[in-house]
Amino acid sequence: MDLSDKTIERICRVFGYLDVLEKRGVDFISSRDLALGVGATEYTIRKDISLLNITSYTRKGYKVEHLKKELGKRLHLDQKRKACIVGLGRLGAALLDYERFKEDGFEIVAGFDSNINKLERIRTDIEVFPVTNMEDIIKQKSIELGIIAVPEVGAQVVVDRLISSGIKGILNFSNTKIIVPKNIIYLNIDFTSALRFIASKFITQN
Amino acid sequence: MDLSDKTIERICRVFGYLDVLEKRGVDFISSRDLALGVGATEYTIRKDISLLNITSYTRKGYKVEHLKKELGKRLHLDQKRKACIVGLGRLGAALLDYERFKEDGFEIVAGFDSNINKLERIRTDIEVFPVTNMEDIIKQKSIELGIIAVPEVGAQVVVDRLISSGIKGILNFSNTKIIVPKNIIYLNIDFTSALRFIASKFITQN
DNA sequence: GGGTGTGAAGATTTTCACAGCA
DNA sequence: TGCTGTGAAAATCTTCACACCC
Repeated sequence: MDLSDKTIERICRVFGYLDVLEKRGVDFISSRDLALGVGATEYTIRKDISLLNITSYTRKGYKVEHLKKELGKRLHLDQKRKACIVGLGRLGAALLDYERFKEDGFEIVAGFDSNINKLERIRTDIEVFPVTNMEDIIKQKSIELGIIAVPEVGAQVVVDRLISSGIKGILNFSNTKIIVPKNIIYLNIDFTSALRFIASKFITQN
Repeated sequence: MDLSDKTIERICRVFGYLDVLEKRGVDFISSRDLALGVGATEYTIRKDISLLNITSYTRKGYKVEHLKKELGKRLHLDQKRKACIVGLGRLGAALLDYERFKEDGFEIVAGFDSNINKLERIRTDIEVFPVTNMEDIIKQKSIELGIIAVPEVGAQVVVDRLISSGIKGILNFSNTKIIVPKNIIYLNIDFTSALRFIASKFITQN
């Protein structure tokens, strides 16, 4: 199987939308309505799905439950994953308790910070540790995902330690580009760039 | 000028990187190093820049200060923008005080929540208001950007009110697709989809 | 020599059109 | 009839190659 990032990214959104539909009790959904729900075209959605060799053929569209299960299987979204958060400032702390993650199959099982005071003051049900213990805890709990919410300066150091602890994927909220080996999957989320993108389209477009 | 979203998005990142370089006191940067810094290729970067009719022609690459200024001018990133945050749960509250925004030219000038208790308890220097006052405040302060951090259910209502208040762009952290008129610029940031994207590449790729 | 600027070639992604199934 | 599945066409995006400039 050899999907483009674009297809993967879209399917992940489709998967999330199917989850919503399932909870709403919707049984069938057409490619057109799926497309509307995730912001794509019906052609793309159909092609994406057909690239995964999933077929439907009812007159009513795809069976929600079935499609979700199949997408989950193909994209390995059908298993729970453990994640940790490094950096427990405002943002990190907020992510620690972000309720959606658990619902969506990602369990935050540890938080790390270098500031012991912060660790003592923080109020959360998740276990928190000093960064010194990172390697041990990650291995011991078999954590696969690292979420980085430290200030710019510290990011690359954290990345290196996450990787040497055996982490498989990294979501980076710090505003620095980080360097990772090719076998580690990673993604940056950069709030400022997002706002800039929006602002830069204010006058230009339309 | 007629840039693709991809180009705009890349230039926004380049702009941010130039800002870093400028603060570090770097004078010149080549397209190759720019590309490295933002995760692109030198060809793409050169083409993006040339689409904006910015030219360099020194032997050392682009002059950091000059390029940043020109990009800023072309993409309207050279002016401060006012933003507000709707929904002051953990995430919204964290974003209220996200220090980077101000440094990067986005000033959060108001927070809104429907829960009066939350408004009273919150500790921040930013002014917070009940959502009932949204229209007035937004107009009065000429806020251009709305950042949505409410739970799924409320998102579309908030969107509609933001729009009727005259907001120009929306950054949506709630996990629902929202519907906006074509003249409103908006962007979703979906943490779960990001994690899923990463997880789905664990086994497949490499 | 060491870089940019840019048309043209190449690769990828999206759309279309229509056959095929229930 | 209504919607999927999919090759082929169209559109978009990236890379290349090389002229050009300091």
